[in-house]
Amino acid sequence: MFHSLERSISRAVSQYLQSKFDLEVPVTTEQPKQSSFGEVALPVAFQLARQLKKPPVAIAKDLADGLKDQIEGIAALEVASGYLNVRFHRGWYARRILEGNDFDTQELSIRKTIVEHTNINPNKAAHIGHLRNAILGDTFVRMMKAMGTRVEVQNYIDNTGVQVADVVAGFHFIEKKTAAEVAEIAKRPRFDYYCWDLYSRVAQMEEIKQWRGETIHGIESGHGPLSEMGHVVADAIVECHLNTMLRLGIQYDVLPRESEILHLQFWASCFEQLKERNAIYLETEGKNAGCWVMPGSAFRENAGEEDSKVIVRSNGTVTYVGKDTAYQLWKFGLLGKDFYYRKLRTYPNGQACYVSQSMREGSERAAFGGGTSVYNVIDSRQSYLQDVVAAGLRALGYDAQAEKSIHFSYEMVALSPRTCVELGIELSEQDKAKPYVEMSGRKGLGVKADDLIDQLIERAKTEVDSRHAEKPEDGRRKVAEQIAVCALRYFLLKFTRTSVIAFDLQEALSFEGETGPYVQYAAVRARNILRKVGAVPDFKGSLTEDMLDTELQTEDLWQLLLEISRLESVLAAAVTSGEPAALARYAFQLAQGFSRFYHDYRVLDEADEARRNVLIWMTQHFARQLEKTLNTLGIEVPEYM
RNA sequence: GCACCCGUAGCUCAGGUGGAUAGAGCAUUUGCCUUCUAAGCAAAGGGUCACAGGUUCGAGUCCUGUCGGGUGCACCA
Repeated sequence: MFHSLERSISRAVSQYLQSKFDLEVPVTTEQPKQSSFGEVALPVAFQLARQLKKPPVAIAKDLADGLKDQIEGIAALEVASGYLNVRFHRGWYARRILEGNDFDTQELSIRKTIVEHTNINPNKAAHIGHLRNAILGDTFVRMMKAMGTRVEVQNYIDNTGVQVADVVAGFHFIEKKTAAEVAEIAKRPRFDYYCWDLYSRVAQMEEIKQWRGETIHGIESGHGPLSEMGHVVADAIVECHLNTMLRLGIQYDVLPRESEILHLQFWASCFEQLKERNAIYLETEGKNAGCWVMPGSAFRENAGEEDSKVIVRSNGTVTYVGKDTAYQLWKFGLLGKDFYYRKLRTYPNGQACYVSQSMREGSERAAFGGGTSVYNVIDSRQSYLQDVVAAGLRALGYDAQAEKSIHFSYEMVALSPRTCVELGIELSEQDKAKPYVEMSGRKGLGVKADDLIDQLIERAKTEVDSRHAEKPEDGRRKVAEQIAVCALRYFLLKFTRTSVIAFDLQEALSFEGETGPYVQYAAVRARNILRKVGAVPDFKGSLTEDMLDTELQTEDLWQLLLEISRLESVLAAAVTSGEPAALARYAFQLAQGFSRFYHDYRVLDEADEARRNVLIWMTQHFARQLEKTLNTLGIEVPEYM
């Protein structure tokens, strides 16, 4: 509601300026510093002061007089130190919300937006850095869907890369296992943990350099024991990752795999296009002799020869950038090729998740890719590579798509020194001096996602048990899980994308203050009130505009209603700026507002009927809007807390 | 060396396209459970928005420079 009224105000002002002064100026609105100034403030008079050669106060006065009674829902226009302050008609505003006219109708778009996120190398367990990626991506997807956008979620599986090769080399050269034996091990629980340890062991060995080449070659060839083992490892780890993510409510539509990019000649096709357009050339001298490279000038200003990026190695294999360029082309429907698909799993909510495959046999009808815009959720350390990929698109003449291929970047998750100590991680003198310590899969240094989730559940379970011993065990378990997921998602969402998270276990495990559970708690309390009220009457008949107006003269109530009605506005801004943290913060503010309300007003004990109805209605409206906000953040509201 | 990100309260962080007296949480101190659940509420202290210039009627926000910290700049991804 706030969103639409705010816009109608700025439209009215804009029209007035046009008709009276023949001026076309963007009219911005803002929230006044103090609520006593009203609901919306317009600093437009300051901008116009010079043009109109009049003091701001005079201009604002003119606007206030000229627009008096011209905008529906506005009770007063006031001038204060040059600002034009707007006061809403409280009863009108509330009544509009009550009637359900408070949303801007959004048509489901025909254009498809593709979001690629998670993208964990399928060679070890997921850690909290991966969680930031997946939770950011998943939440952004939910936000866009809430706005009516059609979204397809992809999780790219690099099943033929160096990281998988290293683990395969570990099984083959160190543990002397066959593919069949590895398949047996993979059936055990937490195979991803096993590989986590194996990977860090292998990665730190001297011999890995020799082993790696042989293994990659075997994997890329697509046949033979090493290739077979590569599939066994990668497929099993992908299952682990999907399970981990599902615990957090994160699901995917399709998993395009690198093995198919290679075997279905996606790269070959892309390679031809790049050569035709002279986007890459065969280097004949220098350190890159024998490689196909993209000149540095394509993606970097004042680049020299040394900035060129190798796309095809001298041994003929393709680098990640090359494969990713082919993948990007496919995402936009520009490759003229498609994968075959099979259903990998069906989620409990009925959604299917497909995975690519290279053969027609056994494939199922499914259509993916061909998006109009693409978001790649990838951490900021890879921005250089993303620039190269975008340059590849431009070099092929796809400037429009390069524009629409957005690197949805975020800073890394590192570990706080305190947490390193708690986890028994030994730090070098150099690391001790740092504000945070970067995680490293190679060193096996990090907090595993499932471990953290388990810890959060245990902690939540203890709290739930102490408060609700009378409830059945499985119910308490479920509540604890919901709280844990909420705490984790909120923790990783409350930081803006540009902020490095120095992960601190104690902070992450906290359920008080600015945390997810605090927000959930407010929602649960609201529900409790509504439950005790019983059948909530339809207030459309019983709450008139006048009654609402009278009750909402109480400032706290009015401020709470205003805050609740900002959801659409906040959501739109958060999607535009690509910042899920903005929505998370809003959820917290809403909860804060309600907690105060809960403390200050006794809804059930209210003697005055009109007031009681308003309080119940406010509670109901709050519950609805907060739940909508939480759902968009991927958070559920427990039965009790 | 070049590129990107960060620098705001003791700590962790917010501060839409510049606007009125810079905000939260944690921590500290102090109140509030006979109450719709205290995972809560209320109050207090705590600031040269790294620094210096510039643009502007107006700068935490934009520009330039300096100083700190981080991350990239592979025939790894």
